[in-house]
Amino acid sequence: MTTEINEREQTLLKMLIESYVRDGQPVGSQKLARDSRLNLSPATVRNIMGDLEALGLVSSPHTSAGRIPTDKGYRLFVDSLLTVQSLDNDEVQRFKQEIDTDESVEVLIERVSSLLSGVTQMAGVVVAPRREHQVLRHIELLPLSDNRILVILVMDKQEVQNRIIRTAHAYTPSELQQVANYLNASLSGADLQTVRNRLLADMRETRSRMDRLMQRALDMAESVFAETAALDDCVIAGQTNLMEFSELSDIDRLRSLFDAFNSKQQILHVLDQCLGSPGVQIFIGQESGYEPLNNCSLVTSSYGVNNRAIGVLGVIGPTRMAYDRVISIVDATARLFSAVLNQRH
Amino acid sequence: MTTEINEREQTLLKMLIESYVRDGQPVGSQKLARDSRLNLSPATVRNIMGDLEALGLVSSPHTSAGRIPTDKGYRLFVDSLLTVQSLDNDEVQRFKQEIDTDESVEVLIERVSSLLSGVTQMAGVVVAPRREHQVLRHIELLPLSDNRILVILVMDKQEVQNRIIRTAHAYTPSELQQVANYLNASLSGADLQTVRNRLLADMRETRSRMDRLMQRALDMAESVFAETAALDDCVIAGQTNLMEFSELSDIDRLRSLFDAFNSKQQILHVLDQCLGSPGVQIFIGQESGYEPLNNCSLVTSSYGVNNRAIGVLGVIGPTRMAYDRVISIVDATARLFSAVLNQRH
DNA sequence: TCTAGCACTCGGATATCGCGAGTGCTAATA
DNA sequence: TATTAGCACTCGCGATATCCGAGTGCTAGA
Repeated sequence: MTTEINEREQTLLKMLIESYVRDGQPVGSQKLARDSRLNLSPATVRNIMGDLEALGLVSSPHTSAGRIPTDKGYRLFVDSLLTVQSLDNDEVQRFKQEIDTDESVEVLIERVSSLLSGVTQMAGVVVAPRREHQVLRHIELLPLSDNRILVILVMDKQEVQNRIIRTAHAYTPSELQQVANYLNASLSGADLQTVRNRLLADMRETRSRMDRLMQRALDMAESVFAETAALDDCVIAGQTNLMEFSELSDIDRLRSLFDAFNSKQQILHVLDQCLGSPGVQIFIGQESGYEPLNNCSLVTSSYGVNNRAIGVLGVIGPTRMAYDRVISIVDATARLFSAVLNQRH
Repeated sequence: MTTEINEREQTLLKMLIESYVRDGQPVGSQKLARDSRLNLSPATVRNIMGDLEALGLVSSPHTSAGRIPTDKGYRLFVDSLLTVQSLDNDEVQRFKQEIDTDESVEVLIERVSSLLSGVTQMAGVVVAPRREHQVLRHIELLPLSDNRILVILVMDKQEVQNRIIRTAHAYTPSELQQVANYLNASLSGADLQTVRNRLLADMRETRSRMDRLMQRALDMAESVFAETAALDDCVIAGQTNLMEFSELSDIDRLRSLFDAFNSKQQILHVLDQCLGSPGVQIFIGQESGYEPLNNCSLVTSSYGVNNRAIGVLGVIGPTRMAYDRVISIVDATARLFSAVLNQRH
């Protein structure tokens, strides 16, 4: 059931939210009547407010204060009242400069995160690219002592991963070389997801042919890529910006929020939901379903390579935020970041 | 000039601090007279307090409140009044269990940091081991495309570092193998500090002999180890614990403290000062010389391998903390951590 | 359907008061 | 001389009272 409201009500709700976002003060009927160009008396506005309150779009903190938007009010506003101003070109250029460096992806993520926080004065967050979507370019195996093998996965241009695995069998260097050659031939160029699938298929197929070395090679590979599914990490910048907002300033709320940031788990979970859908997504207040984020909104967008989403970035701030601005900032940043990643292949 | 105070004054100052640390309330003459077993009247205690205040060891927040310790008071307390109770053996065992796992050093550092914060209910901090002191075990060189070479430094058992360098000259795989062999022969087993020194010496010496390949090898190695001096990092856990303390609860102070934690630079600088001296070190309030740490104390100890300090760990909390307990905790933790690192070689 | 008018409500700012804990000083005491 | 009892004084804190103004809901009239 969509809550239908007429044009005049829309105008007023919009003005109310814009005013409240600007000043942080509950908005009274008088002010609203004056500011809107509708030539309505305060009394009329009051009536309308009464209706909006009945619909759950606004509420008043107490009897003799003005109205403030509810989560539902913000939702309606964001969905159908908002006029997103696209970003100033100069500003986009500034962002681009900030982001477009040839540092490692990790550093880049930090940059993007603090760009978001810096420019919005709220908390910026970037979920690291899902490992599964990274392309494997090269595998190298080095023997260490005690049946331990150092596995080096060369991924993207700037990206290298090491893993140390233990094997039951002690390989000779030349055996290892053979194994590496085989794995390189059959796996390089694929993303980790594919790699794992292909491995499983190979294992089933080879099992019958009983080539002992191959068998072992696959076992080993399996144990390497098993841990590939490791949880993604996310980088949050500018947490302390949130201390400025009076609506979050009670110490307990703030603490639970910061604890949430530190553990990251739940945050990640919320953000993961955005990975599927394209474009900017918004969670308002309780919508995230995660208690410490009450009174907070999340504006996110996924970013990716080759039109495939591999991560999510966005901004966390109080529900009372300038959605138009934030949306365009998040959108632009996601596009820029995707572009930078793309151009690295 | 040391501020000399007589035994009775010492007793009272000690009691005052212990009481204040416990309750967080300014301590009045009456309470102090009653609690101390000195059989003094409140009036006498007041006189003594007057003296201590004149010496700058205590102060009163306002006329009609009791006294609280000053930084200088805490300092005297810590230096000569404190009786450090050594840690309960059970507790030490618990710590040991927490720490003594065979995870990577990075994870270990996280563990130690949150152990410290968890057990003290303040912020725990661990400065990562200085890279220079790690021992190099093995070097491997892998050619990538475009004159880029992947350098793999196998350090400690669990520790591997990668670096990608660009070279002017394109090496053939066999040349690279040769270079690697040479570097392994001459460098492995030394710590990075030594490695760098040895490299410089070699370069000077070889320059005359003009072996082109060697020359290039050394150039390359030089460019690898140049960046070794990279800034150390530190891990801070349990920041949010500090939100509980009323003396830090004004939002601006808290914010500047958290900002300090995030940038880490200054914190690191303060902590680095502890690297030199052995045993537990303490900075009280302003002593750190770093503004956001006013009202905070730092209790640290260095840890190391083979009796050589390679890092610092400790606790950050309000000046009003239970120094005796914290000192023994930090001390024990540093010893345990050193032991764990040692046993890994 | 809108608006003017009006009584009412409530939060926030400000002022006042009393209490109690604690001080500093002085004079008496051991 | 060092300690103590006594006393006047100070000050922060919490409770209470008061006022003001912004804003509301309702009703009746345009």
